Amino acid sequence: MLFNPDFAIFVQQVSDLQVAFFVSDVANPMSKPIRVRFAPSPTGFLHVGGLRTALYNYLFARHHGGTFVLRIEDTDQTRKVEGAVENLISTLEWAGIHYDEGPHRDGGYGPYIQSQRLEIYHRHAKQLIEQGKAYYCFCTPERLEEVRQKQIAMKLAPMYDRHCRELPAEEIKQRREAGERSVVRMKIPIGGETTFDDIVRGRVTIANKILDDQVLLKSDGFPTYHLAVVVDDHLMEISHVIRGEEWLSSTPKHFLLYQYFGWEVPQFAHLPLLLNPDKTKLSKRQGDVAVEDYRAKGYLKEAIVNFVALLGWNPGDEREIFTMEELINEFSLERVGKAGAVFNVEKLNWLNAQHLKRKSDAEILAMLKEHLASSSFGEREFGDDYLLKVISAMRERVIFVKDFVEKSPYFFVPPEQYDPTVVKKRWKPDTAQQLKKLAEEFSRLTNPQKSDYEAALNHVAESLNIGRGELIHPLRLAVSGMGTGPGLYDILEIIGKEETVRRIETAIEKLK
RNA sequence: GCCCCCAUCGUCUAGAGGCCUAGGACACGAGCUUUUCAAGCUUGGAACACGAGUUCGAAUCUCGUUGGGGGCACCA
Repeated sequence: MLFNPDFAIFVQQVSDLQVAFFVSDVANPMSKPIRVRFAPSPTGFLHVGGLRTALYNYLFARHHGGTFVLRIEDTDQTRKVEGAVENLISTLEWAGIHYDEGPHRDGGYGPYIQSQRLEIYHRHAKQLIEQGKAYYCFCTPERLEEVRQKQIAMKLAPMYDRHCRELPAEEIKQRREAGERSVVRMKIPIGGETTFDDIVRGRVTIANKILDDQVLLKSDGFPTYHLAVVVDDHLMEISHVIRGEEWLSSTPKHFLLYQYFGWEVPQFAHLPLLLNPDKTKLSKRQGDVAVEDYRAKGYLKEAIVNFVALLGWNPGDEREIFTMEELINEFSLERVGKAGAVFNVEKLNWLNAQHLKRKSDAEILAMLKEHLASSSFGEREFGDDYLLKVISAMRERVIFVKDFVEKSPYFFVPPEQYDPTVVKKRWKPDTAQQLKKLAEEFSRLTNPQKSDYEAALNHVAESLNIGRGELIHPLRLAVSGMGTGPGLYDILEIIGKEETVRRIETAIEKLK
């Protein structure tokens, strides 16, 4: 039998499935493999905006089982910063954003550093010139500046006047052979408009007449961003270009270049900007922007990643706390918003506390020891058991690991001073006498636990015929120097009987 | 100046015509708990920029206005 109805139904279902996939999923796995890239220029440290862009690329790649490429865009010689590449890489790795291909990790599409690809750009620029889609321009910076000033004076958009666009071939040849400096500019169509689709913005259209004849190759032989990005994204088979919104305006030029080369255009997704509190593009001067700064302040990578992920994206339900794995599972470009997002540190702090809270005592112990080692307590040895007790007493009260020391220094060193407002409120004329009694009572205890301290204190309060608060508050002050903190008896048990008694005596001495 | 993009509580956001007297989170206020402080729980205040239109019905669609942002380099 030639016709098998079961088979026919199967085919029908598969093709329906494919169609459904195609219209509903921007990352159609039935077509090209997913390849995305993060392409920073090594001009300094990784910016939190850059981290967000890298993260979204990474999440998208991992979610779809694609490849995440790191490419270094160092085509501006004047802005090169020594060590920036290594710094960028180590910061990304720290954040848990691991690239599959890039410097030191060849995936067959290298080199991944643009300054090592000059020959490629030259070849492509030449191709465009030969096809009449680009041209040599000999205009000096001085002349360009002059033109620009005139245009600004006439309230026109500053734009290249296309002075060299139609130079005779013979003249071009002569001037080049004479060694005159030149750049290569792309020929923008005179009329018409350019339209492209963006996954987050929808359809964007721009009139060609407002597009500048962009420089593609600079006179120093380096390409501009526009040439390099198009050539590399194509050669590296990038399927989705996910980058910041600041690139939206130049995307038509990139789109045109793809057409000039006859290449398939990748999908674009322009991410909303990260903003300062005053809604301008996130920048230095209005707080920290380097990921390193936040790291140095003690933020957990989990918190930073979680926070930055939520700036412009959300899962559509009410969950807020995410691990990297959960983000990978949930992320989709369709749920990326269009409006810029203010970088608000308060929520980051809350997230940090949440992620810290979710860590095990052992994990916190490791971080605390590391912090202690680099602090002024470095040389002092605190046993793991001791630190574990401090952790359990303080873990609900800290935002950062460093808070274990900064919010409760009395676990590591006796109080050097006593909070004056607490002294004023709690230290009464009779207090010294009463605490002295209490210290004597404590001294008689053997190997006391919390409950023993409590019983002893109750006993003294009773015999003195005073409220427990008359002892509790001054005792807290004597032992910690402050009026807030974990349960008093927890503190006593942790620092121990000898230390407790010693601190009471010191306080009586100092506060009389 | 020109072009592009955007617009829900102070901030991050849900919302894809009726489920919205607009939900959640951070922050802020109150209460519970705790003879401290946190955490936690309960709870309060707080927003659809404006104006037209489409529709029986608009936060949601259209147009305009206003506001904000980004871009307009031999920088990325």
